[in-house]
Amino acid sequence: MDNTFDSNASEQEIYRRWEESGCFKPNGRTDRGAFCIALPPPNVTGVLHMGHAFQQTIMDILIRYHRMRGENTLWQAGTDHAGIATQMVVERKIAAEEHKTRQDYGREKFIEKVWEWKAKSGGAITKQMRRLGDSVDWSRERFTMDEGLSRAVREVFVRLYDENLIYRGKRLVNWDPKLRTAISDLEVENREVQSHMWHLRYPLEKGVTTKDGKDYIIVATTRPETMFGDTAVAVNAKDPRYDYLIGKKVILPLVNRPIPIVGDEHADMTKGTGCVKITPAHDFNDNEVGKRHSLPMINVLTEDARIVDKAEVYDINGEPSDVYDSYIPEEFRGLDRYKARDLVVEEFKKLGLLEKIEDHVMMQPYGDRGGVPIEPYLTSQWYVRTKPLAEPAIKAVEDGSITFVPKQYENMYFAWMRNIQDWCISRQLWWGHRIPAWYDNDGKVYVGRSEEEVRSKYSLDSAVVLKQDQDVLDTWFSSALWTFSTLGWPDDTPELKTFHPTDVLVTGFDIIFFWVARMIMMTLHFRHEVPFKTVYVTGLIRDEEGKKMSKSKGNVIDPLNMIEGISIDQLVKNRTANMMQPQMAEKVAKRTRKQFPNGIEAYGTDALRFTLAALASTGRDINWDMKRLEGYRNFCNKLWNASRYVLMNKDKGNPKAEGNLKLSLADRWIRTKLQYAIRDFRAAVDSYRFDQAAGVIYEFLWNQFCDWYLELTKPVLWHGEQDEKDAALSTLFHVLETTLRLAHPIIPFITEEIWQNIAPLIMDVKEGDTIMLKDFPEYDASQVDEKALKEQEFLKSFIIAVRNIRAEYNLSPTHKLSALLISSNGDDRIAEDNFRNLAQLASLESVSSLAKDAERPFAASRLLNADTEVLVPLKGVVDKDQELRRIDKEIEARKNDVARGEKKLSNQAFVGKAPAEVIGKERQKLADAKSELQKLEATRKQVEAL
RNA sequence: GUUUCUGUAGCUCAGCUGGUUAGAGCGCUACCUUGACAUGGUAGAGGUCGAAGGUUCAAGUCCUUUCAGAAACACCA
Repeated sequence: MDNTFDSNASEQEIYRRWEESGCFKPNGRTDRGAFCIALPPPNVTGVLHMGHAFQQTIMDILIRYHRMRGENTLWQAGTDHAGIATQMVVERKIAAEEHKTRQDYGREKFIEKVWEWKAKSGGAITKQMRRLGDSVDWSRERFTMDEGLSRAVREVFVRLYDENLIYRGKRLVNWDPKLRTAISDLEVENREVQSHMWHLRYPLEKGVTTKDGKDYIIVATTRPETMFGDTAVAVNAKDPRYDYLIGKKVILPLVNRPIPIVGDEHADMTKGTGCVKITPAHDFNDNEVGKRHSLPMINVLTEDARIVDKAEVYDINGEPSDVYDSYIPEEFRGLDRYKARDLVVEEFKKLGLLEKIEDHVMMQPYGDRGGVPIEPYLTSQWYVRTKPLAEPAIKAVEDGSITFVPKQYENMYFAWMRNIQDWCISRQLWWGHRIPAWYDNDGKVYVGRSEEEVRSKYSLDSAVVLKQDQDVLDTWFSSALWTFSTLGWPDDTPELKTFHPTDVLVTGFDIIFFWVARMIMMTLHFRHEVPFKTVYVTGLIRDEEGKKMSKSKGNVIDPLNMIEGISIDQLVKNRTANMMQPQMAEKVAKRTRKQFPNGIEAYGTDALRFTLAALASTGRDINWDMKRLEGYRNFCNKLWNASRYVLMNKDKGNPKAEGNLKLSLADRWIRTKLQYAIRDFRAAVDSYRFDQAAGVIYEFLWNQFCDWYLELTKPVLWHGEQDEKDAALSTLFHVLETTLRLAHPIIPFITEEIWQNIAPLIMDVKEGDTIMLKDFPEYDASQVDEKALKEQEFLKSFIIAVRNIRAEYNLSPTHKLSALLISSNGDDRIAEDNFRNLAQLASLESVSSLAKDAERPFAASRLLNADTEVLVPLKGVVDKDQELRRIDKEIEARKNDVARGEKKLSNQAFVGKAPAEVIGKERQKLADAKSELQKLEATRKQVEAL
């Protein structure tokens, strides 16, 4: 073995072997239960980012852990067709390459083009997932637009429609005027923008004046351009300034439309002027007001947010109406919404109707895909009636059928579910599941799985012309079915029986509403069971300054760059590619060069995975730290080199030896430590504490196995008897091999590589055997030796004390020392029995015991515990005053302990109320402190007398 | 505005249902190229647990208030 692990050279080859030999498939066993995770399907246009790497590492740890325990394990993966995102990618591509639009292609041809793109460039992410080591059953990979999943979508749509849980309605939706589609309220993001508040005068009808004699009232608005759609002005009925005007009319300027003044609580007396213009077709609140007062709705905008040529007037039910005429002044027709705004203001000014303009900061809704302000817009859309679906979904979490880890996220879930809005599921796109609804020439709607089914279901003559709905479904509609559609539903498949409900869902809190909640609703409705039993919610990985990683900020770190390494020039190129603003690109380039002057080295997948596991604590934010990655890369190197040490010594004895082994104290101690590590690791993973699991491995392997045990085997392997060597070698191999299996779920590649070298020396390994299918270590109480543990820990404290003295007096390790022990509990015998180890690790030439009352030599000393003191005689080296100062310091500390203990124990309240166990502990502590104090004082006297 | 989360060593974070002298990694200091590893070894320095009250025999841990940061939701005519 080389002296470092070459991750780039090994990992892909190891993965290829695993995948080819079918190791990722369920084992089909029925004796140990099944375990299943459904991968949250990544966007087919997406590339692997830190969030994926994080969540997938956790899923893979769980999957490998359960698979090694012999469970029938399935990791179901696939990608999601990502309606808008994918359509935009392909539109951009044909625009750039062929200067064509999707309309140039037409619907059919365009969709073909998308499929072509998907075949060629889609799913890049699945290749990257392989690089992460994800042990996914690729033979079962699914895509939300696959025929099987599409069938599930149609089935669900039709059944929900038949149960009256899907309906079509003319309503206000969030409309993206750039993409010209409806989007759900979740796809809207609010941004703070600098705007104005315009105060406009609306003249009162003839003969009406305000109290102070004015013939107009003033409305304040942020959207003057929608005034063409005003159908009322609202005032608060309790507002003495205006209450007497309720029922009167104003004449809407520019179009001379008389509209009523209504009294409505929506009008807030403290805001603006207290008068609000009501535009039911262009504002969600106004729409509510409109409903309360049966106001007509007037649409004045086109799909791309320009002023219409003729206003569209509807009654309160959305039926065309002629209560108002459709006149729009000519100069406004076809004008963009913001140009129209300017012109409206200008016209009001000309007419002397502009009262004033104020600066105003407000939150404006933007479409998260299109990036332009969204428009409340009156259209016909399909909706899912969510209230009836939400009820059981809330109950499932309340009664513990589904648990969130960490628990706190349940609040977030409840808060949203309890005031859930109907879900707008239709999208005006081409790429997606076409809505299975057909219309006849009269616009009557028929819903069915296919046109044939519709015809027979509704007994439609073949002469009736049917046209399918043009719209497609929201992508989340199909991903809401993911856990069961991927397992074959609506067919009743064996996979569904075996693997559904799935066990754990691992995801970020940002999609609890988008996906998790909807999945719970849909699955409960159609399967009458939960989609998963546990939702493990991960934190969000941020950059080192705690900022969200985003392309536009240029602070994204690509997980693959950390695995494989990247030069600084390439990194800058990647980070600044496709930037909207060139000046930002420059900034990003500068920062990147400062942060990574030499690029990023190749740390390997295992180091990345170990780091991600170690960071997976319960917090909501995780700040990425390259230093941690480096530290865990070093850890992998430590494991590698410890293994080299073990292998290098394989010929010194028989690693396979078992049975009557002459196990040394150290052998028994490390075997005990290993058992505790196994126990603690399993407890950590079972409670989703991957940070603790990583910590257990790290501490055991580095701080116990490498720092102590390997060192302790050196004197044995160099100078020991053959049976001692056999015992040590057997222990080295056994402990290492077990540790590899223990660590394998977190660091799969390096453990496999080492295991292939180690295992054949101690067990039968057949061609094609792999660590990933070996048994996961189990806690074995018969290997635990508490006495060995205690004795070895004492020896460690002895060694540390001598090293400490050595450092204090600056003595080189080549300078061999002698140590004396004064002990009343037999510790001195343990030390003498293990002299060879002490000599090696503390560089001693002798260890002997000294009677308590014997004459004390001139020495540096340390108290090891209440019964044992170690002395290192150092004539001419030890400074008497220095030694006295040190002892005084310790006496002081001990005195504090005694005082604290006595105070506590003399407190009647404490003795009376605290549990006996705590009091007992406190008494023991006090006794030890007292005894140590006594010893120190005696020592001090002796030292002083020298 | 409402709700939630976070605030522990210079940095990044652990610290379970309250019970020893608050831990780790990185960084820092000194020493060490000893036959697995300098991606290493040995020894060390470093914290009044954001602040103030309270509950309790006992609080980093529970409660209240407060400050700072973050997020979600809502609203702003």
